[in-house]
Amino acid sequence: MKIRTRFAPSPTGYMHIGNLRTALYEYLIAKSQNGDFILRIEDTDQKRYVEGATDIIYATLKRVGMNWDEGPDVGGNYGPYVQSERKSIYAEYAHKLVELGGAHYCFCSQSEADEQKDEEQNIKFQDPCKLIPLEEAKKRVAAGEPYVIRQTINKTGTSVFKDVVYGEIEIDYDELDEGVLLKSDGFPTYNFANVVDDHLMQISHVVRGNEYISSTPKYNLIYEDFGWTPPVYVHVPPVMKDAQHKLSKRNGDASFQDLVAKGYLPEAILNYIALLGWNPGTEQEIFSLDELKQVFSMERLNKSPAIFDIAKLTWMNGCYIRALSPQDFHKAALPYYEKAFTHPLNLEFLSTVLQPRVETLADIVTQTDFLEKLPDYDVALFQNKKMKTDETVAKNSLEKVLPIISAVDEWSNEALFAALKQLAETEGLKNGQVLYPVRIALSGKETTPGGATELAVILGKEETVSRIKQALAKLG
RNA sequence: GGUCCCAUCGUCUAAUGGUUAGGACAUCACCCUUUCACGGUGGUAAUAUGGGUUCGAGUCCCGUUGGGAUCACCA
Repeated sequence: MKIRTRFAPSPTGYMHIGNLRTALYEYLIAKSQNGDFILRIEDTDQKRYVEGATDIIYATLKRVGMNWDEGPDVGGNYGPYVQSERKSIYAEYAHKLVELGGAHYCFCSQSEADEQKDEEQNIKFQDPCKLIPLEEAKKRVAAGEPYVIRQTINKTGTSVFKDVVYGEIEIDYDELDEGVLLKSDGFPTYNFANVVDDHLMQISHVVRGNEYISSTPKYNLIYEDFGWTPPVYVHVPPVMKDAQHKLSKRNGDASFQDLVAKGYLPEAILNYIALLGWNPGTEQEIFSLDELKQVFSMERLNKSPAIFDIAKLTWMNGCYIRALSPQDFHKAALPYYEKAFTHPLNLEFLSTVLQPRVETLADIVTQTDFLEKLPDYDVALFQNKKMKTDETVAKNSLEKVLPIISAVDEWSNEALFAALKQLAETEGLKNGQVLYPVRIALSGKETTPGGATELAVILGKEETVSRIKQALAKLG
């Protein structure tokens, strides 16, 4: 049988990390076996619908390279792929389930159900409507009385099902409540739409958060009543923000889009989240999506929650940045340059200096702030024990550096470095006693991306000379 | 509260019942060096707890503790 998995998000606004990871596992389960990956939009809750949310879903999946074989935009043989367009299908099956004895019409108002719960806490809802004879209930429905369709659970004993990651799960039938399948607005609940769609779309593997474990027996009952075969269940643990809290946008935790905006590469994000709850069994950690397809196996999925560690993602992002070709890094950095610089700089060279030094693209901003405008630094910066420099040494060095660099005709790192090294030698100074003051003069910062001569190359001759003169003025 | 689930370094994790409990991030030290990075070498650091089963338990069983989930006309 062909493997078919689906990613079934509800369009509520953003793509959070846990969602994306679920999509990734669904994608990998299918694609590691030459199966189909289907995109289905679950918009049965009219109240929660957010305009534009489906576009975010499309854009995110495309951006990370997870292409779907069937979906609202590309079509397929099992459509439509948006649940609100399948409303009549659910109604048809819901009424059919009533005929089969797996559900019943319920005329209780919501408050009636709530009241019963308040009075008898911990007791599941005993629906009086269950006792209404079907013929009578049908008459009331036909007469236009508002109703919902509720699942009927008469089974007793223990339900057992197998889950790929959690193994055998046992839950007593009397723990299950008779939930609403078809709402009074005619829309199905998740509990029902999911089962119907997964069956109709021939989904072979259902991947979802482990919060659904306890309601899975209810779904199995529906499959059973219809005479359908349940899918393979793959319940995955949540991605956590810390030991007690799930990662969620409501807490202000980063979504995929937020991370990209912070300078993380989509490929790195995807690689990192693949490893949150799964491992290949080898010590390899860097994987492209194609490589993941080769090595993924759902049997290696983990059952305990994993805390999202931004520090490790940052490290991994650094690996991806360093692995970029110089051209690609430059291209990625360009937008940041354009926002920050108004003066001409040697940007190509800046990129080569920056690439091994940034872990996220956003680091570019903080590392290059001094290029646009020399900060008003303290002359005490010229003191450095290790370099054996102070204001006096700096002044002396800079005075000698000025004519030399003014005379340099090839403005390259190699030529500048050779010239300054030569100067140190003839003056009987240590390299640092010449280079350190120059670097401070050019940057006004204690730490910089690249050394003195690299900064000079980036700034260009005119600005370099100007900044050294400014330093000399400061030094009196 | 009932029920279900989970538990290895700070974090992500590895370990057919037999390893000095391995790797990665972070952290610390050293090396490299034109500051800082990159890179390299090394260090600190874990089987929650109490019983059992076994020649032998991180691994199997029971209890305890801790944590999470669920008990919606949300998904």
